[in-house]
Amino acid sequence: MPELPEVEVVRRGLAEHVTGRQIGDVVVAHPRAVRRQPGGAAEFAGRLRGRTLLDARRRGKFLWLATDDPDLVMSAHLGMSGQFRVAQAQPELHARVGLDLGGQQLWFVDQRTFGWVAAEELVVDRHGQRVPGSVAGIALDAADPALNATAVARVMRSRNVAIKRLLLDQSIVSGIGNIYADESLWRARVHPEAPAPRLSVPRLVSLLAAAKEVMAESLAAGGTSFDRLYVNVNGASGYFSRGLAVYGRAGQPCPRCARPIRRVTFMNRSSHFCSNCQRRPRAQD
DNA sequence: CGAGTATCCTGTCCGC
DNA sequence: TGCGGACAGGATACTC
Repeated sequence: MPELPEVEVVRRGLAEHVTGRQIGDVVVAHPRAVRRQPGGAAEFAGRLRGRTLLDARRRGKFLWLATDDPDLVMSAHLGMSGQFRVAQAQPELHARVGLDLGGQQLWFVDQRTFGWVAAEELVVDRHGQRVPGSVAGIALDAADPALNATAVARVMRSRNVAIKRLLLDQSIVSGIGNIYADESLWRARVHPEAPAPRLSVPRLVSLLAAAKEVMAESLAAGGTSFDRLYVNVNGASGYFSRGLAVYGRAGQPCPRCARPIRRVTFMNRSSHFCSNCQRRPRAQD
């Protein structure tokens, strides 16, 4: 359940269900799930066995669980289809990694295997925050109160690319994926292919505010899920798909002006927008 | 260097 | 019903 609100739903579920639990046996059922772990499955299991899980943290789409070793965390990225499930036994399909937590088990389940888990050290990043090594290059997320939207807007204006590409660039601002990029652009009335330097700083700041807003609304609804692939640690789905204005609504009326929503291929994926509300800036400066 | 593309997987859906 | 192709919410390793 890839984007910020969905990952936050998972983080909350983990915080509720695994905090204070001690790790017993560790099973790596599919080695690809630990491909980012130096030393592979043996190292992953060896580092975590016996440790107690503490806080669940998140930045953008990256998750990590603190442990009673202050330098060691279990980090994870859900990729396109990763889930954490609290269960009494190994899930039948796509179970990749399991932790025995005494009386219950925590499973990383991932149909498409783009997700991963790792046991890694904390490092101090450029914001002075302690984060897993794999997260050090990831920008603060769009919902973080510490995010300086004006500074992000200036970085965006310095790049001569389509604005949607920058919204999806996790090193500029993190947590936004294809769904919320389209939704934010629609709210802020910005064309997805508008070159960033053609947009003013205030316009970009309002775009970032729109992203924060739409993701907060989604989180309040439990996130967006279209099917069983995207569920929280209990297997429950979120309801924000009803709140989407453009994503997945090609041909349906724009909620603002009733003209049909367009879908185009951009960056090898789909973009949904209203060509009436979201005008492409003129080529002339 | 920045910008754009190809690729890693599995599953579903749609048209023929 | 079977088959091929497009597509899916992501990140990164490439090339130019």
